[in-house]
Amino acid sequence: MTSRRTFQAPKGTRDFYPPQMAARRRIEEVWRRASIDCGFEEIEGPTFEHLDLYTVKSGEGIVSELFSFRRAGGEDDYALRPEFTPTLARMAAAKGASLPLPTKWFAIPTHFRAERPQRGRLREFLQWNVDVIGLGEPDGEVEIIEAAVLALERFGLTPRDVQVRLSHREAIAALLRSLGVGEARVPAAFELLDRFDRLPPDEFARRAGELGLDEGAVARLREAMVIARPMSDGPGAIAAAMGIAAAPLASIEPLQQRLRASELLEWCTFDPSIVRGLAYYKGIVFEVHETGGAERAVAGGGRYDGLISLVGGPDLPACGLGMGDVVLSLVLKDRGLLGEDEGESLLPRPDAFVIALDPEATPRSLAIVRSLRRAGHHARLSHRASRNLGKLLGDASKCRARFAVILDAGASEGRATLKDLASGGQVEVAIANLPAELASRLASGPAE
RNA sequence: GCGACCGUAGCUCAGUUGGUUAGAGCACCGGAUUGUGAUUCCGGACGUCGCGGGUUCGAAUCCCGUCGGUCGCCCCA
Repeated sequence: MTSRRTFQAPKGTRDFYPPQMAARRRIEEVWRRASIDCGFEEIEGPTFEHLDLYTVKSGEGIVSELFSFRRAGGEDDYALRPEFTPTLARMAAAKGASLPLPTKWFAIPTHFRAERPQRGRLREFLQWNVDVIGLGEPDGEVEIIEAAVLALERFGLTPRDVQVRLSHREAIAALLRSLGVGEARVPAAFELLDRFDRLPPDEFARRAGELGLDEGAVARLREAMVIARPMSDGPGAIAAAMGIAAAPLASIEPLQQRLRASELLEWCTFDPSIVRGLAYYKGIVFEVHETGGAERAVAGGGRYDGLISLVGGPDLPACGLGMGDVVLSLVLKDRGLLGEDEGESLLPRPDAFVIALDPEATPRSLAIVRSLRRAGHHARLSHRASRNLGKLLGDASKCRARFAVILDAGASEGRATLKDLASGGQVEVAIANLPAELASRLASGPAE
């Protein structure tokens, strides 16, 4: 009995067919290589955690954004991980005093959030996490920014395509205090600033007023928030552009010096409107944005000193970054940097495509494919019934094979035709020598 | 959780004020031919018009619901 029932992938999830999977592997590979080259070590944790791990960090309000569950008959609440930082903090805490400092870890896990899908946001996604434990400001931040920039660079992006937009919560807090915001209201002011560009101007002014800012102060704050200056500008120049005294910006100077030394300045912009929503961030905060401003943030991060002790570990400074695959893919596709055809061109190319024209040669073609594979070549076989050479070569060309091995009547005498599908040239070779012939031609041929 | 727009073949779409058996191009599969990636030709599969209900003599078309997609809001770790 066959079922007529059909199934769809759950809302906000993706099916990765071979081309999409090739694009995904490409992204993961760049992330992984950039991390390793920067001295980070790969880790992974469970796909789900105790629900408490997330509520202790983010409050009960987070539960509505989670996929949480309880095993039938069980008593423990779990949640699919919506982010990696709590897992990382837990893993670091579990090592306690034995954790070498600094520790540099990265991970490329899947995450789950029970949100309404929209552009750049899905319910299941990949997020590259890069974290440094045990380094203070700004050394940890620069390690992370360097890894992020290296990856972005390897994707083919330039400082004209994307910028790391940085700010410093201490600098902004100093500004807020100078404008008349009481110390107790600074966290609330951060929340408001996080929504600066999403709120209508009069609504922003009204809420700012509730925090103790008078009309003139709101105007000065607004003026200060909308500037974005190259990070190569000194604190004095940035303060001048913001229309404020230089003193509050003193805290960004060490960061600038380190970025200059690491030759990262051209990738970085000072943007006071970057505050990040999370209450636990302190100090330097940053997001990677496409310069056109069309997409959501490609990545975000900051310092979260105190989080590891919150989950029972030692009190260690830490900072990190998360880069999601969804917005990144949009940015790369917009620029043709992820294969024009949804990843089709990123599929692995066969070294050889074996065609048996003569029915007698079919068993021999199986042995040839086996010998090529044992020699480390990516070899494929035609499973088509047709003996139409044109069609078979078309198949070879369609799967982007580099060479075709054609077996005709000569195969019984141990000979085959090796055809270079890029140049069209072909030679007759002894079947016994095929793996070696292919290897030398692949080595001498064009790189791509 | 809230709102807007959209769902016809694998893809892009057509389908008259509601009217017989829902169409085209491309793609796909099998084959023929010139045996070398092309061209041409023959043949094939292909849809419960997202799903369910309602109105009607009659629904792809109108109404309601639902599921999904897209884009916003909330949130953004």
